Amino acid sequence: MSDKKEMLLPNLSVQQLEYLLAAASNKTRAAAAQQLGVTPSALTQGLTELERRVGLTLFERKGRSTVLRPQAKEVLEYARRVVAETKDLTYWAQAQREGTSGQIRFGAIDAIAVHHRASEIREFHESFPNVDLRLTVAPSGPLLEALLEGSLDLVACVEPEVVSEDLISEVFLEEPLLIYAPKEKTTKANQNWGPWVSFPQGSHTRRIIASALAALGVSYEVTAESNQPEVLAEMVRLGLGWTVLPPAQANTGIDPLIPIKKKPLTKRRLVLIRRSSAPLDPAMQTLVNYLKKIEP
Amino acid sequence: MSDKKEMLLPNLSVQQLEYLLAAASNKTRAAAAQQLGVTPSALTQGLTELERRVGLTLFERKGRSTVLRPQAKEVLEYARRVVAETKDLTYWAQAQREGTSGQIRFGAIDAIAVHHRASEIREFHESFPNVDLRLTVAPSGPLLEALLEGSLDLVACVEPEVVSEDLISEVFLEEPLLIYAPKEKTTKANQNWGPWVSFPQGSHTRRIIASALAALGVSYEVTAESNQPEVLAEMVRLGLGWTVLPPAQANTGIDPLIPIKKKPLTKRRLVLIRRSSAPLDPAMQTLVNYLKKIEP
DNA sequence: GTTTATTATTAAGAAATGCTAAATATAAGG
DNA sequence: CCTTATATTTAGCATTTCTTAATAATAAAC
Repeated sequence: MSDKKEMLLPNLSVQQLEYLLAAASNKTRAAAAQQLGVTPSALTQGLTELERRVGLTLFERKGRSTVLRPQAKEVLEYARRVVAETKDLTYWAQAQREGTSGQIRFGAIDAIAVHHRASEIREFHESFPNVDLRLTVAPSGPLLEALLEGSLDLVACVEPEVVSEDLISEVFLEEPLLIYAPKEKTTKANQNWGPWVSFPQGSHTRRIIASALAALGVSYEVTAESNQPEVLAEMVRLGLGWTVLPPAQANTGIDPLIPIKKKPLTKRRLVLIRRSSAPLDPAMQTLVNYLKKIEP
Repeated sequence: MSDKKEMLLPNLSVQQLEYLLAAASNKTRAAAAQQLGVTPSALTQGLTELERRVGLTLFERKGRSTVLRPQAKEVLEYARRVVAETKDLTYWAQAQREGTSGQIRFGAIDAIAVHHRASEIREFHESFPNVDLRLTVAPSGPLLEALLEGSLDLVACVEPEVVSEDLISEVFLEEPLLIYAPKEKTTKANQNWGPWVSFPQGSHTRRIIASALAALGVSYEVTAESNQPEVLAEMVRLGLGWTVLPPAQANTGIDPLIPIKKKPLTKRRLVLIRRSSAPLDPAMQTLVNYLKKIEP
């Protein structure tokens, strides 16, 4: 019975501190034990062990009951503080579990954050003011990197060609991609399509567009690039080239673009992605339901 | 695996919180386990149990190590606070054990506090400034009552006739009691002693005096009473009667009394008394040594 | 006084908790 | 593919902590 390794800190437990508080606030130990729902024997043994670990005698007999020694005052105050903080922690953890509180680092591409799910995100934010929602808007590639690296918890982006084993992906929206041309060329024949302005190399959407055009045998020479769809639309208006965009992003501004055909060239699939190693956060699950427009 | 009685508070332990802090401040769990002096397996199991009790997942895998989830921040801060407070408590308890700190509620009769041990009490107080020494000066009877009742820890008084089983008594000083008479009667014969002024009924010293005089066949008619020896001495000076006092209390003032004989009438024994149920407080033991003039 | 009722502690066995050591994943680097 | 480093799981053992039952101590009642 001595210090085993390096008796740095005594291994007190919250339960022992509760025993102490109950013994301090009840006249008899029998009453305290009943309040705690244990036998008086358990209380005695627990308090004896607490005294041994603190290294001080805290009680002395007075008549047929035990009373706190004056020295115990400090220990009692310590116990009160720790128990109070533990209670706070418990409430907080409960809120976390129920999803009424928590933190979500959410990354989304602009089309989702600004157009398709803007109102759902706002609604979620208003319904759960205690959820600390942090929104990052960026292209799909960087979002996925941040997700893998651990600096994001949930990403809404264009479906990647391959998805890492660590990630769980789920399609929640499909979006048509239409062809837009400068005004004077709107009615021209297929063989004269282009040149093109589009998203930069590495963009998921550009990969999808390139693949669709290749399937039609159309060359895809890109002469100007931007990650901002508004910029691409403006380039088309200026006659710099053709582009392919979701209508939601081509129709913005005072001079919306008109597609050369109503039929989409192709479509892109938008997905929700999260790390499979991260357990299901209830708050995040609620946000996912909002984004999928499933409301309980 | 459900709430057994009334899952009020999770039974977290200081050790589990130390595990958490070690895991948070080391890159790998292997390193954290080594720092704690346990096997990585113990660390894993301990942290798993901690997560279960808090009810939240705190870690997630990142590559081949585990990292804290953002949610764990609050739990981590809780752990830091509790561990820090526990450290403080440990230091305080150590000081208590070593007697360099603590509280002593000390009761003494005036002769001891003012005359015989005044310098020792002052010296102790100066040597151990962190010991909270509370001095109560009162007659022996009330001091013993307060000791039994628990509002004093140590009493220095006149030896009582019978001492309760709950108390431990120890003689540490013997004090002669001399007879003092008004000046004109100093040389008179024994048969004309008195009348007397003395301590009130119930006083330990008065009981001793009465007993000694009775043994000599001298009547002991008390015509005036006071608990204050200075008052008794003054009464003698005023010719109100004879008295019996320890010389230390008769020699005070500008006009010290002269005993009728150098030989003491009797003597009173002064004792140190403490509750037997109260364990030996190191600080109190040190004070007792000072009072017994045993200095290590 | 003696008895009775209440409270606290101790003893003994059962359940739980927590550890080590060994075996089994999992990930990174040749 | 193999090796190394890390983390977890499993199994067995030791410790801790509980309950029940017996004992001790005390106050109150008779």
